[in-house]
Amino acid sequence: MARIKDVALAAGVSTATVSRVLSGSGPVRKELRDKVLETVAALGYRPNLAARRLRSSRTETIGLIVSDVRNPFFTNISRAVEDMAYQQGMRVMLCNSDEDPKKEALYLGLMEDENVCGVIFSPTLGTARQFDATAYPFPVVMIDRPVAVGAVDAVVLDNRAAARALVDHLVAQGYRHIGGIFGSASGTGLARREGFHQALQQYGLTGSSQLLAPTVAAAQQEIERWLASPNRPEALLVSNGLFLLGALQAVRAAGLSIPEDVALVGFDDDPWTALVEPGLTVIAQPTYEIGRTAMELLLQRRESPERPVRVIELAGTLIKRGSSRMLTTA
Amino acid sequence: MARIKDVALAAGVSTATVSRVLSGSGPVRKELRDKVLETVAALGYRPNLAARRLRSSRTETIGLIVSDVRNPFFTNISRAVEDMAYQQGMRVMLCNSDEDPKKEALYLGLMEDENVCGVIFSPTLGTARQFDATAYPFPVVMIDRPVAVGAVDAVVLDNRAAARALVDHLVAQGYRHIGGIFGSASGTGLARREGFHQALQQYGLTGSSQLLAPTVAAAQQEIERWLASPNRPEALLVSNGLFLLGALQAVRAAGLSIPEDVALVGFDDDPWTALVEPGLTVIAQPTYEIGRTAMELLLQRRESPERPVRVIELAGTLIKRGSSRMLTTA
DNA sequence: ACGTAAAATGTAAACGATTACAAATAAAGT
DNA sequence: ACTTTATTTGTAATCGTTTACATTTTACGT
Repeated sequence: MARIKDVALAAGVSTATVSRVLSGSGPVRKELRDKVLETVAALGYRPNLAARRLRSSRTETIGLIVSDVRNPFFTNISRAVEDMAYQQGMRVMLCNSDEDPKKEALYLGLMEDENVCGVIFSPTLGTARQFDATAYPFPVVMIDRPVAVGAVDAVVLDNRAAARALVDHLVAQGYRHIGGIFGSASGTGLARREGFHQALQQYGLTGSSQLLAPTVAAAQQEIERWLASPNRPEALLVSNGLFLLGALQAVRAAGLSIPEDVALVGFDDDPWTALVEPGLTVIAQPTYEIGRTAMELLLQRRESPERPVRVIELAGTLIKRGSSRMLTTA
Repeated sequence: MARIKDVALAAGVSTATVSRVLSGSGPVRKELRDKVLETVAALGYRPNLAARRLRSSRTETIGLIVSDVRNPFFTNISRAVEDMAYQQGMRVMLCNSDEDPKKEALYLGLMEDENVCGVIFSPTLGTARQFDATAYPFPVVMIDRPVAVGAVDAVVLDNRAAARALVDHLVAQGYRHIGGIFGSASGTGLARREGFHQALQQYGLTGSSQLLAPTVAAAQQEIERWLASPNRPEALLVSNGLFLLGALQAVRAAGLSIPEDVALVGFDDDPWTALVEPGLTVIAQPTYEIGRTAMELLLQRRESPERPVRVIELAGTLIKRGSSRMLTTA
């Protein structure tokens, strides 16, 4: 295996020069540069990354901590981050935290060990609330979950606006009595709930909402109760993909039909939402865009560590499908 | 930041001893070991990974090259590999090759640079056919795609058996005239096609099959042609999730209903296959298991590089749903 | 032509661990 | 008690780069 000194010897230059050519760190006469590049190619030399990282203490690696890559939302983000990173000659280290604060801490430590140059992180509510960016030697960009503002760069969906858009749509379609179910584990759920109630208030409507653990079963159970109650809602708004699934199953189990008996709208344009009958009206998140933006924030902060903290809110897209079809005032 | 020499000094031992304690590489008297551990904790010392990797030339990192993590199949595998790896104190480097041989080569080189201790790889057909394991300094385990037998460790679905099982099922349900569509880009499609024709032959049936590029549009187009033809098949068997989607859309677009006008069965138990109406009969792949097994093969080969090459075929599971309901002999 | 500033190159000291090898200590056999 | 052997520990070389600093070369103004 060729080492840098072999290249230097063969090219008749010093190792410093070879290093300068390869990392573009210093000036080298064109003539020598070409000679070096030629020898590098001839010997098939590839620099030893461990040595380089040790000496320079730069790793060109970024960490990505999500709760579970199997979630299509994070899958898309992960893909965007990876695309951007490899394009920049950087590496990505992906970790699944399973919404577990212990694992979050563990992986943050691991990132420190790896000496990453930045981390993109989707924290649980607890971690988000008490996160101290200064405790880590690398910049952090939060995604998906809102964070105490001003504390750390972040890119999130405009959750309030998105929830309002869903309510606007339902109201426009003629629905009045609307129930909402929101995830209790993330700041996302809370923000969406705020938007939900804001919008209702604006229309002079009242509606009940419920905070639930983010599982299919929890939603299914709660919605079965609602459907069985005497004044069941005309429409249901749920705050994530799992709830959407739970809701769908509850409605089907109750032998009711969508949207005739009850309309259903939610978040996340997962592939299946378009395929079920009727298609589900959802807010699509710009997932790839979120990943790309997070990466951009990270790179920019690396350039200028002192620039003020930025929280970027991206707009969701309302995708209208059959599950919120216009009420025919029977 | 504490270095190993600081720990050594504070604990009153040599750096060698600290190293031995931390990496468990040599014998250390319990008394000293405790003292060292104590000092490590007190100083909050964490070994520098770059230095360790440089000196030992061991990285405890494995590479995972898949075509696209957004594919639920690979997402599950990725999750399994990551779970296993972190559990072992190893890291994972994930790359998306997009079925592009150039990127495959690029990332394999990158893995070499990273000095990974092994790679789990889902190659395109071309790469699989001419893959030379001895060209790389790390062991490779192929997944999903069959490879020239004997060349390299692999774990794949028993594709022939799976296709036969689908045909068995269709025949048992009363279908006779069966059409098949298979992916041309991977060995997987070819193997499934073999199983398909084997099974038909066994029943004394004939059936036509088609090799197509693995896209939704290709399947949709081809199937629309079939449905419009005078003697359209009673049942369709397609070899992957994308085709399933394309087929579903084609059938719906033609205004036909499943399974009354045409039955539909396929591969990959993606979440949505259970949610559409009717549910789709599929072969579920043990995706998590595939990832886990691949990781096991890799670890075992690290232990004993000389052990003979193994190709592990895992059985799929037939999941019967409405899309292949029994034909009522009208 | 000559001195000075700027640009290009080389020399050698890091970076922070691991690990041969040597040295010291403890255990065991006679 | 005294080798001999086994077990622990320490010393110092080493992994392969980058980079501060010294040195040489080139360019330039007068």
